[in-house]
Amino acid sequence: MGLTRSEIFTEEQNRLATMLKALAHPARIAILQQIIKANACICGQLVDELGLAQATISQHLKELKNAGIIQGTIEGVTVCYCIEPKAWKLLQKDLSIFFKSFDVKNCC
Amino acid sequence: MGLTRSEIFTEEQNRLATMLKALAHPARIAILQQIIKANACICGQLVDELGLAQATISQHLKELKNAGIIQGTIEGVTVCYCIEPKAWKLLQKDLSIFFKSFDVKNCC
DNA sequence: TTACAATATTGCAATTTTACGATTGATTGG
DNA sequence: CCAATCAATCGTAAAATTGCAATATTGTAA
Repeated sequence: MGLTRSEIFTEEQNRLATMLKALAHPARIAILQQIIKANACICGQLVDELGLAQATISQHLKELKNAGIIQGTIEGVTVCYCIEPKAWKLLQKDLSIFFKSFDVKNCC
Repeated sequence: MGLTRSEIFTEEQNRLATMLKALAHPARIAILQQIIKANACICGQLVDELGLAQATISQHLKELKNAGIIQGTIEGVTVCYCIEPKAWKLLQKDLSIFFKSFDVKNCC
């Protein structure tokens, strides 16, 4: 079919998967690293740094914004993007819990 | 186009994105949670627990296996799946570093 | 060997993702 | 107001993802 059957999973499973999907692209990882490094970044800068078209970068920024990971502030002609600390910390915590839930035991 | 331009990103960015993509589906989150909870899990069990077809579960297991996150051991007729500790710990560490790289500062 | 059970694989349709050119919208400078 | 600049959106094409029925494969038991 091609559409995820979200209705059979828990709210938490869907939420975590959605956030991970937002991160699951090298361009979006690169964008986040750049934003973190520069502590705020404008779209044009990203277009210069990464080798992608402006429309493509804008689309990736939109996905990160939709997921709530970044926020954009209009500053005249440009838009300043930065990390949304609350969402960042929450995802960090959720992932930390998820990864810690596995403890190595004797297995098959 | 529809294909990720991996060649313009670093090895690290691509690797992290690939691993995140493997996790970025509620069914695969659910499968991992179940494997962790049961400390090993057979495919049939997962088909019963989650509400997906056997072929679909098998496909998700294959993706997790391809990413190196789980490993499957054939035990007669059944296959026992469990977490691959090395890959798990490595991803945990990489994500931890990634998330810690952001420190809240005054921004726009 | 034959039958059965558990998984894997194949083939297909619907949907989503990725990428980009072209265009539009918004803001500033002259 | 008009031109220039930056970013968002639209439209489109190619490719990847999701899901499942049908089938194949593999190992066990009779």
